[in-house]
Amino acid sequence: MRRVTIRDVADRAGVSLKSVSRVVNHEANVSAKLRARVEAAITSLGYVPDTAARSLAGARFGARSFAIACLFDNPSPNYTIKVQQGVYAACREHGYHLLIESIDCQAEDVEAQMNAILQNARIDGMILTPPTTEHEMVMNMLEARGIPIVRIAPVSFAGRTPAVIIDDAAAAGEVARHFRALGHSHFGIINGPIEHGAAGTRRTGFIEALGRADCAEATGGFLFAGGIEAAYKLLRRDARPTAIFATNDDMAAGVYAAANKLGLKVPQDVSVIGFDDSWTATCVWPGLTTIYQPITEMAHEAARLLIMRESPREDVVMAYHLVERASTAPPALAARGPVGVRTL
Amino acid sequence: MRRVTIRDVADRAGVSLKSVSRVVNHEANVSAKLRARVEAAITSLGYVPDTAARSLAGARFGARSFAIACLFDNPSPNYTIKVQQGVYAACREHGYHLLIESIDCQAEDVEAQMNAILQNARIDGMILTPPTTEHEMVMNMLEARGIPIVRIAPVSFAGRTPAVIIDDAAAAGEVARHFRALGHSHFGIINGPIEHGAAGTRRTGFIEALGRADCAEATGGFLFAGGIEAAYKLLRRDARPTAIFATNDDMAAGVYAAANKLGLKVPQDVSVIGFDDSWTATCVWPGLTTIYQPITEMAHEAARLLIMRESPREDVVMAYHLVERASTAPPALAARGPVGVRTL
DNA sequence: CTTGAAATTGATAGCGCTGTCATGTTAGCG
DNA sequence: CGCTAACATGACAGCGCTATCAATTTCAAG
Repeated sequence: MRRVTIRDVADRAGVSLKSVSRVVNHEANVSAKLRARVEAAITSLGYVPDTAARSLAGARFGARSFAIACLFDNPSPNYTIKVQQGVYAACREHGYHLLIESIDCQAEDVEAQMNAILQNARIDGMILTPPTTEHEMVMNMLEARGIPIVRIAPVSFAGRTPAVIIDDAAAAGEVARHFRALGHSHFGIINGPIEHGAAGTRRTGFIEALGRADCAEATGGFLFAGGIEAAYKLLRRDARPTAIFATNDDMAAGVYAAANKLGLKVPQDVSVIGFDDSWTATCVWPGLTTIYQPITEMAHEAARLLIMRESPREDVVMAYHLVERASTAPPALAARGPVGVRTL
Repeated sequence: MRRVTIRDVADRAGVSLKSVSRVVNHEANVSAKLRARVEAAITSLGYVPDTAARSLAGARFGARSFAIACLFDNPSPNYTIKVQQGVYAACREHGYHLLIESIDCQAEDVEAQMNAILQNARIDGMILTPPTTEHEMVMNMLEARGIPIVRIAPVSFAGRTPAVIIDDAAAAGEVARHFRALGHSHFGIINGPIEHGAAGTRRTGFIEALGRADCAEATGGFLFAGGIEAAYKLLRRDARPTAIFATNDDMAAGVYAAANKLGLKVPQDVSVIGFDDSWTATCVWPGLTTIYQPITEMAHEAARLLIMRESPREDVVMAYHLVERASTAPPALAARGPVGVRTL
């Protein structure tokens, strides 16, 4: 079973190779008659252009390879999968393929890692996900090779590449207002790692919206285990917070675990709000109130921009919203106090 | 900045194109002297072979494209990510790229979906993950196009393709023995979907190892939500099981949620064992006793087989083990009975 | 009808690489 | 020292496609 080539189509349609090529590539100046004839031949033969030949032939002129790559350095399966789903959907819609690459941004040899990835990668563009979005050398290298970039939720280097974002600060502010509306006045926040751009934005947004209210801070690295540790610190303070904003859902799950160990109940003793509305949020008990972030849609849009070769000068801003589940309630009337010491 | 081609290397080394090609491809019959010269030229020029040209040139002979694809139809992020990590690591080790594809096995148009994927995919092989492993048409189409396959944890069509597996039945048996060793005598199992091969294997292994003991069954579709439903059914029976085997961790998390709602405590009122040792297992409270499955290693091995073009006739069997955490304990001495009706 | 410009189509030359096959080169052996 | 076999190297065609540029057709205006 030989491969159907452009020549077969040309023969069948009784036209030249170049005419078929024109039809396939939707070039201008092709008569309707010829187009129809070629398209019929293509269909009847089941012709599909060969990607390798296409990129080879166009090598000089920067031909498309019909594949884009997505770069990760993210420990969170939930986030990663959502991004992949969105990017993959866009790829399928446009006949593209999706390559997955990942690096360790913390390592010394980021340059070598990127070289290994880019060596013979024929890709039409690369989507950067946090925290690779904040790494300048990655962008430098991509730009040097003329590979278009779209960043998802970047914080630094604003405007340097097209980007798809949500307003993290505003979302965090909404968390703060939700807590206050419930009557809370003692707050805690569990921050992500500083190098992760959005971590800082969420923190600022939350604290500013809190105004002068008391807010204890701890850091959890965006990881479940880190969330437990951080929650311990917060929940054992003398002035125990009754409302904790975990800046992602995984860490919020950590708050549950810590609360459990300390004999505290969610939401009676402590209200928790997460961020992401990931799979975790519905898989914990009680269901986690959290900020829904349209990760899949953001990723889809990022891929679409790359594939359509659009590069909007303004960031594409997408909508978030607060999802209320069962992890938030008014503060208990009972006297609060440090736990694990004299209570319960 | 022009691309460094094989011609540049040949000129620099003062040899023919073909000689460079020989060195690059590690072909036999190349003198050490020539090889050294060529390698020096390659290094100094920073030459990297062009993938597109390579596959084009070898098109007739089934040249390599230096990329493999991994096919998913799996709702579980935890599983998917682990597989990807393993496959990706193997790819990086060998200078390969990883393509991600996914289909909906339940849909009518699997053939069309696969066609869309395979259209112009230049891949050296495809890794099938459950449940795509059980879909005969997928294998047919791949084989028709001469694309090598390796399956991860297949159940049907044994021996048809190289495969990397664990002994699911034996693992499930170990779960049963663990429960019995703790003194349990009333069991429950939450099964995965039948089309998911391993679901059946785990069930059989568990029930057989239980011998004549009482075992209630329910189905949870390998999903958290399904696990809750199934656990409800099991825990509200008159003869409430004190030990439940959830055939994956997500459903085990569902058991926790159901138990919580019914006012039952894990492990005091009900012991739970999961399967996978996924991220979930350490993220629930109390920590979930589960079967560790070396998913990442299995995926790594599958990718290695594909890349090295090995096709062992025997399945590659990898080791599992039971990880004991805090979700298992001897059955409570207190009288059992249906819950939500007259107890607690 | 011409005529020239615009629109349409085709012939050809590579893109960078690898397989075939032909041409050296060396070693082995009588 | 000659002759063959085995090894080492090179010349060249062509993989499937696209860009260039030349050839042809079309069509409105004169």
